[in-house]
Amino acid sequence: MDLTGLNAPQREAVTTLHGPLLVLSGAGSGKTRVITYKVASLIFDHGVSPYRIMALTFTNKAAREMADRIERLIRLPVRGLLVGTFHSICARLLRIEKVMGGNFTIYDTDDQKKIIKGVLDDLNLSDSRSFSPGDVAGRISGLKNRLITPERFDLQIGNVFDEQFASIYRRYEMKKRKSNGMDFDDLLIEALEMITKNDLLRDKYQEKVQYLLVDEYQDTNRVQYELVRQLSNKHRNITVVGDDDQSIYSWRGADLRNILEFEKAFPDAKTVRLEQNYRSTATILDAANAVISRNKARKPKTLWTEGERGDKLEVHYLYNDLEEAREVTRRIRTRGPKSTVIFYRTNAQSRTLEDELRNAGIPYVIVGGLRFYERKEIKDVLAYLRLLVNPADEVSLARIINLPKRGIGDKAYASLCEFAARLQIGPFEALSRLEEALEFTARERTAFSVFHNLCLALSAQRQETDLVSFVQFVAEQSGYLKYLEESEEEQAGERLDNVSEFINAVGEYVERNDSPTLESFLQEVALLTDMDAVKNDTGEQVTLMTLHAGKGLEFDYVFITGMEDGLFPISRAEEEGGLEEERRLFYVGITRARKWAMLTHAATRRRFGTTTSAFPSPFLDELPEHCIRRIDRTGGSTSFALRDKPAAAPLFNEVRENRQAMPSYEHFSQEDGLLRNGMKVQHPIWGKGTVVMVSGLADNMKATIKFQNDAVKKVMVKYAKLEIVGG
DNA sequence: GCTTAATAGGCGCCT
DNA sequence: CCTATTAAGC
Ligand SMILES: Nc1ncnc2c1ncn2[C@@H]1O[C@H](COP(=O)(O)OP(=O)(O)OP(=O)(O)O)[C@@H](O)[C@H]1O
Repeated sequence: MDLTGLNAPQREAVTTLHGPLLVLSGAGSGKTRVITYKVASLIFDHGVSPYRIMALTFTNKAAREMADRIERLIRLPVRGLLVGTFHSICARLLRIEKVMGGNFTIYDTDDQKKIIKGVLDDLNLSDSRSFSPGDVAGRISGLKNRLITPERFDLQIGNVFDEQFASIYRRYEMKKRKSNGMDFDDLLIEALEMITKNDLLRDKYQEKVQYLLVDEYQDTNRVQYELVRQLSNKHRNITVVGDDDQSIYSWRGADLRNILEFEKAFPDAKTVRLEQNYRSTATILDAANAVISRNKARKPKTLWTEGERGDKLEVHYLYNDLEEAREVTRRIRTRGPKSTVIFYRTNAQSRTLEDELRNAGIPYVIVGGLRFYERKEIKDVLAYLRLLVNPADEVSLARIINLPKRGIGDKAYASLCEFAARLQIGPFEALSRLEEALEFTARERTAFSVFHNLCLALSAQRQETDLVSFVQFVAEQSGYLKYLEESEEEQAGERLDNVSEFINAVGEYVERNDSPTLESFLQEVALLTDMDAVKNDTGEQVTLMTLHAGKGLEFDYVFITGMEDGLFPISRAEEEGGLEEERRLFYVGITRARKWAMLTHAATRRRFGTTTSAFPSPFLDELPEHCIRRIDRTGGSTSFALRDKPAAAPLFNEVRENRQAMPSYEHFSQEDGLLRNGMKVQHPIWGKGTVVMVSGLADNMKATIKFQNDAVKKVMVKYAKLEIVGG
């Protein structure tokens, strides 16, 4: 195969076939390309069967792209190659090996919270402030990522709180199991158990996986590490690529030690470093390198480019979030929407941007936030399908037993569950033994049996038709479509459209797969994010997403919005290492850009419906001045008056140090860097004026200026870009 | 059991 | 600001 698309170290990584290999390198250095070429070369040059190669990516989209690119490199369709995310590949193995019958339901965060809510109710902890379903879910996931089972947790109980939590955790696991369901963490854990506890299966998969390749290795967690070890244990041909500076998922259990200590875990490992960046301009790289070099916990690396210097990045200081959105929109209008991304730290920030883009008639697509498959109407239809595949699924049953309304309210459902518990069966199974129950009212009994007959009818139809017609049949016969049609709700029309779109998606799935089944469709869908539907940078539309979602992508033009202290870095990131992770996130953001980037700060922003003000992000001070142009459009007084309030003290000591280290501003030419009363200055917006008062020190220096039109403004010297025109 | 109105509470990132 | 949940009324 033609390896001329690779530089020397890349080629070395690709041609190192045997043993453990680590590629640890900075952004845009061609790590993903190494994996792609290596897989292609293994198949094409070395005759390795695609069935013997497993490649793990971070998103489904990355997996699909990789598979496409491999086929293009080989110029042949490839069958049997295992490319996917850890979660999707694990789900697939578990289904194939019929773990939990193979028809398990994958519970997303929403389902998970419902189970936990039920548990809290059972344990009378619902109104305990210490336990909210979301918190509990997060804590449970944290434990599971570290392979701490309820039994193991029991051993480390230290107080009453732990004890209560332990019983929640235990009961959650029990309920989930009763429903034949798995949460996201279970997919990895169960797959790991499967290959560690079952000798036959271990041999099978260790033998099968002749080559294992992992992208974005810096964001793998403990369980994923164990999986990697197990799967590569026989052939030991393991290639991992990653960048410790781009590790941004520690809150989800990602453990940097996996990549930093790879050589310890695999002592015979070879390490390759890629140092040439093929993505960004020199200016972008300078800026990114300067920022990331402030982190202490990292492996230093070199990153250079042969590319041109490119334009300076721009840092805009704006009055509020609306102005920010307008400024971004204005830039996009002149340049066009092609290959442009707008990043933000939190999903809630997208709305203002969206509104402005819509007003300006600029096409855009939002990635993240509410996933398509998380919409209510989609989850409703999915619940019917899940229940038919897995009748033990109590979350789905509870969701649709009275949707549309069938006269089975909370009370009736509760008494069904009680009856079921007495028989030690699930509530769905109980529906087929109604005659044994004495407690139901005549009305309830009829309602139950009508619902039960409906399910039987739907189930019977499943064998009769193809998948698409079946899903259509379910949507109709369940009465759900009718319910939407008759709904008075404003969004009812949109919901109906979404259901049709969902049915189209079933069609696409059927076309894409050799042996489509409802089971595999449901499991695939549970792991899809709407990242996966995003066109690769080609479309004539702007992409909006969080910085986290940007990992691994590239765009010509990058906008990073919301550069405010408390928002980015986010104020909650105060725990150990939190600031460094925020900085890595900033690094990831900047390095997505090929040509140019613009960063915006809004002095005030609407949050929770009220206006809040914030200091500029300390990260803005970490950018070398020769890489950037600062533009202040706050209009002087208003926003910076707010800065006088002591409310928002800098969050991090480290930040404060950085600030002091950074007082060089190009428009600020006086040797001692001080303005004096009576000086004549030029302000970019307000024009010429005379300094009447100076207050504050260093970065907090403020000048009160009387302008020629007699307006008196107080401005932050640091940002106002004052030019001294006479003393 | 169902509908409507009031209000609590949320926003950190995601498989 | 938005949505999701709860209380009150039918
Ligand atoms: N040897 C090469 N010659 C030319 N272009 C290359 C080479 N290697 C990679 N590229 C290009 O550089 C860009 C970045 O490559 P790639 O995505 O593989 O890097 P990466 O290290 O995985 O990046 P990141 O870690 O930032 O996601 C891509 O556009 C890719 O096509």
